[in-house]
Amino acid sequence: MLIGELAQLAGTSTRTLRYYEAHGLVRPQRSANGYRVYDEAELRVVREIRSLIAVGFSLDDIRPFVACLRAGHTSGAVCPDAVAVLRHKIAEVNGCIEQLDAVRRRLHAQLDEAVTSRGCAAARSDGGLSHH
Amino acid sequence: MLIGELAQLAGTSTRTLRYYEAHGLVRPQRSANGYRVYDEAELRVVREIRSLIAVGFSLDDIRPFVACLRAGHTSGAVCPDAVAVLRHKIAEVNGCIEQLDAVRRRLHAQLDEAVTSRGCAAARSDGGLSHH
DNA sequence: CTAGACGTTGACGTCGGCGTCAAGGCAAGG
DNA sequence: CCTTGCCTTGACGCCGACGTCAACGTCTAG
Repeated sequence: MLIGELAQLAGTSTRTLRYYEAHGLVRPQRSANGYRVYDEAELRVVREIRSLIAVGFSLDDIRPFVACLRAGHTSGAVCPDAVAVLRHKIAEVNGCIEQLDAVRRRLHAQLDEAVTSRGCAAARSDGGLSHH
Repeated sequence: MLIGELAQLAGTSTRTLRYYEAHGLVRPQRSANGYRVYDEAELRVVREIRSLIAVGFSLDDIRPFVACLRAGHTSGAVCPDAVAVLRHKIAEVNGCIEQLDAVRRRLHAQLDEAVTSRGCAAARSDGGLSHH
């Protein structure tokens, strides 16, 4: 299949597919006229990439998964390198969640304080709007 | 005080302070020779900006907080606009956490599957999951 | 023959929050 | 006077995953 068809099947754009190729993730054949030609395996590769991108992986993170598929495995996650990335990413996500949770608590604290002290933290003495 | 001193006191760079000014968040006076001159109030403003940046707010998000301080309030979070941003951001953070949690579960599932089927999903052998 | 629907490469634009020069002005000490 | 060290404005660089043109080649239907 040609690049337009693959883009449709994979739910992405031709630009994106060329971008992946430029970064060594997808490797189409070339027909006589110079057109990129993809097979089913490449479709699977692209779908793997897309689903990993969707969960926030970078292209570098994804590389081992593609290599794994390309090695003939039915899943991109069964090879050691990919598993390592998975573990690393899970830890990263956990750290992210912790940080966000801390942020959430801080924001809640600020909000509570703001609501509680409504009017108390008003400007310059006499409860008016006499600024400066 | 001049821009270098403020940068030190606020734990940031002069570049950053000029950037904030270019975006209307900080408003220094000018001395006769054209140097930026900041007072204590501006220091407080910059510190407010920095702490909100630290929790992931954009400069646009921060604008109402600065306005609130500038209106004479002791906290940047007591004004309606700022409170609205706070609520919105808390919701955003909650959404983020939910998404990350979903991602975490998906990654765990992938990892479990990868570990469980170790060797079973091996390469180019016809003896496996001909699924797909 | 021509239109138009595909394909090709190349290159610049996007978004935010700055970092990092470049080229010059102003103040003060040796 | 010269150096040092602060200040000024202006402008390009960066990161990632693409979007969007431009200018051109290729294939097919009418």
